[in-house]
Amino acid sequence: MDYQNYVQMLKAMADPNRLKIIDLLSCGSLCACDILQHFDFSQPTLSHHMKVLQNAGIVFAVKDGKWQHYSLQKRFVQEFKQNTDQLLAADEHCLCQRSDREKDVAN
Amino acid sequence: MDYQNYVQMLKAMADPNRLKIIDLLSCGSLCACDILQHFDFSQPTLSHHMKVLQNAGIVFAVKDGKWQHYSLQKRFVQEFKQNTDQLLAADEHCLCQRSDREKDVAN
DNA sequence: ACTATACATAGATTATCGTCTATGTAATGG
DNA sequence: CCATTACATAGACGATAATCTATGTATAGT
Repeated sequence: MDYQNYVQMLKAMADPNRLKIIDLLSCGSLCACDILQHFDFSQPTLSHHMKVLQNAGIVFAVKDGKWQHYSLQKRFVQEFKQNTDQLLAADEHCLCQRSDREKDVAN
Repeated sequence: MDYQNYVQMLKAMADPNRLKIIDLLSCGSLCACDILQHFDFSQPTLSHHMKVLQNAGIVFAVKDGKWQHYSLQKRFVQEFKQNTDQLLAADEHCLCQRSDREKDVAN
């Protein structure tokens, strides 16, 4: 399994402000100025966070005149849950393999 | 919703090496020396990563003689999936609220 | 007792990250 | 055309994180 994209998603989510942004977007589209109202940091900081979220494939942006409308990528919602299930399940994709020592003990 | 613990989990998972450790532990218990065999970094670095995972409530450790046996916390598996579902669902817990501008447009 | 093994801790270093100010750009309106 | 609004970019800075070497501690075997 290739966790490269999953790690990028996790990194993007592992910030309380960005997590709040995802929460805000989870029920619909918002423009940057609307999102900014929920935070204390500056506008360039929001711009930075939105870029991180876009690069991780979490959010996509549509320009409408002066406004940038942000939404969650549906593919992200699917893939993140899928990758999480795959990671935490002890299935055939699991990386784990018993050590030589433990194999000896088992024999 | 309180995302404090969820953010801590995400931060701990947002590292490719720690994600691989979680994957290794997802189908059973392993001791540190077994985990270390799968990586190129040093033993103190592994010790550091295991501490991060423990502090996030992802992993617990049991000492057995010389060995430290690590396992995934079952509570983590449950809570992480639950928090993820809650974050990404557009339900009543959602933070989002329409801006004044959008409310005006809607009126 | 001595040695080896398994792991933790301390401290330093380098890289990455979150945030800021300053400034640029593009669209809108008078 | 000029001002305003919405947003992006550049560069700097302080904090945090990932890694290392050196060393400490505890357990097991001889």
